[in-house]
Amino acid sequence: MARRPPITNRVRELREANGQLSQAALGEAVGVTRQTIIAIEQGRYSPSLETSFRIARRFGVGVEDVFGWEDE
Amino acid sequence: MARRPPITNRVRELREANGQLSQAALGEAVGVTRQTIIAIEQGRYSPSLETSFRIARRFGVGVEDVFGWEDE
DNA sequence: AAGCGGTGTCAAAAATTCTTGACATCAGGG
DNA sequence: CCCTGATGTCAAGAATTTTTGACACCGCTT
Repeated sequence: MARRPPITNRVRELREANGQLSQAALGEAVGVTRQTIIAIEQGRYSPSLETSFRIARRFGVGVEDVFGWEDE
Repeated sequence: MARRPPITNRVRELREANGQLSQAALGEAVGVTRQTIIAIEQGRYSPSLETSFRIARRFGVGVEDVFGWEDE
């Protein structure tokens, strides 16, 4: 699990759709730092399921509406 | 994130429903160890999203069919 | 020109997830 | 009985995620 994980995400998309929510604001809303949001948006690593749930719920959607699985 | 996370899981349930798949066999199927499966079943920590996806897909279901969010 | 919010990067450290190996228990079969 | 498979525990370490703090760049406004 050191590679870029086979996971896609639409965080940026959702963030922009949601009233220009900044990375910092989203981070604060879900309890992680700005840098964590950046890393997730860039797909640098696979977040914890907990962080994933918090982000999804912040946008009022399901986990798989935010993160996708690239079948490998 | 050191506490028991607000996440429920039905891994054991799915495992038993699926032809008596052992913890070891599930671990091998998704690329983690037996101890990791045990810890996840017991809710000791929040798995990575990647591991969550692999487990869900092994059972042919979505992430939220395996893991649930306890609204806090 | 100076200030501001937003995004990005980097590096080191803290925290968490996952592995390895060992040992224990229990149920079932031979 | 003894063996085996399945589950569980523990502890130490490896690997990964997340934090902290710093600095840079851009576009915008004043």
